[in-house]
Amino acid sequence: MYEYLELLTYIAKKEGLFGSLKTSTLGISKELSISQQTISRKLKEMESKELIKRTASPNGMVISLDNKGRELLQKNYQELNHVFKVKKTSITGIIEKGIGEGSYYVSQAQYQKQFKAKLGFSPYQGTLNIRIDKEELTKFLANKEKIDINGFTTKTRTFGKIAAYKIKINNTEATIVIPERTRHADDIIEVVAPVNLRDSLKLDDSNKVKIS
Amino acid sequence: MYEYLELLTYIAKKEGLFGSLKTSTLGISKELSISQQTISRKLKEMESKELIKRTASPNGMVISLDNKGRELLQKNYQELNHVFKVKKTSITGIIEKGIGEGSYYVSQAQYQKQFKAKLGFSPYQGTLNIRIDKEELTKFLANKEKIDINGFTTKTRTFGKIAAYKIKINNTEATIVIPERTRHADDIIEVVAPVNLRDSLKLDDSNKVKIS
DNA sequence: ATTACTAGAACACGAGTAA
DNA sequence: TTTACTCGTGTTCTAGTAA
Repeated sequence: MYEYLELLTYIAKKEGLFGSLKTSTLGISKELSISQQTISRKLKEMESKELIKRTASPNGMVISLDNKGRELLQKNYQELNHVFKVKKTSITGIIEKGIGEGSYYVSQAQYQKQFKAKLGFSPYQGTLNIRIDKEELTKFLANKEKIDINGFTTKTRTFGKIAAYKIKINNTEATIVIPERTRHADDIIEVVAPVNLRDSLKLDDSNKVKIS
Repeated sequence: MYEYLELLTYIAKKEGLFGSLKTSTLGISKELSISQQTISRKLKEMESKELIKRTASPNGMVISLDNKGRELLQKNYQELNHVFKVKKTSITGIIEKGIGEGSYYVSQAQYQKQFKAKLGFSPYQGTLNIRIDKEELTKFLANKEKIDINGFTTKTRTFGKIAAYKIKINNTEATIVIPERTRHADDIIEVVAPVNLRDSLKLDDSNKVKIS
């Protein structure tokens, strides 16, 4: 049944567990980069296996999840829940000397524009570097909403996608930014905020902070 | 990449996101009902795509997730999180007249034995029927741990698997039991508890209860 | 025991196209 | 426009085995 998870997840993402999705095989095929013919065949199979309900006609399709489809998604979710769920909702990190690269990124107008739109603030032009335990961070972030900051190209170079997560540092609103490519080799994350966190939280190198 | 999710989830379930799994292709193949040859080939592919790290030798294999594998699992988890996550952690239901069938099931010794072992109590021999909103229930249960009560066969008939979820009814410990096959056509769930809930909670038909 | 190669069979994919 | 058929091609499967 695992071969139907992609399409099931697609439908659930669009319309939830109980909604109806008015769509077409061509539309889905474009979004998932799978041929229209394959989408058509798979949906037919999924209907016969009672994973979805659907009505197909020459002017489109209406799809909704059926019981078995919901159960399959739920089973998958519960398995992953077991893997990712952490009891504690905060982790501890240690302030590190910044290498200054982060400020350069953050100062790019195209990033700034998106920060304003998607995070609701224009970040102070400098990042706070925090050393964390990678395993703790992975589990911590898995339960948070990922906000995509798109990449762009200037005359001189290309800036990649950034994943952003809204958090709190010692109870002050901030955002973890993780470049998609140039990932820190070591266990260091960069944090941006509307203000200079070093000043407003009176932080110095090797101070401990709580990320929640 | 979706074609690798089953194996990735299998590894993560066994050893978590950062553990190492000492295993063999034959062992995995039996658990997943896929041939040993296919497991071997897929793990090789997953290694070359940096989804997993592994060392293979004539006396077995050690597998752990690699960065890209963890990211793929996390992406999938966050998509499902978005679908299943509910803000409220309780739902409301209405007491219904029981049809008595539940008591017959619950009284079976083989079920009783498992209830005692897996839930920690022997249920009062009668079930409380509660009418709920199916959509709310699905989302509510998705975040709960599912406990499997196995089916069995007696001389006269077969009893199917039951899914059990520990909950509270008006703050009293109880358990929702959902037979795998004979699912209620309508929006009614059956609840068991160590005590007679109708008595101890002073419940009558069409009373409202809080399930949390 | 293992892993993983070869080879043939089964299956899935998508281009073309009918309805 | 739709959905979904046919059909050629490529991919993926597993039985048999080598190492």
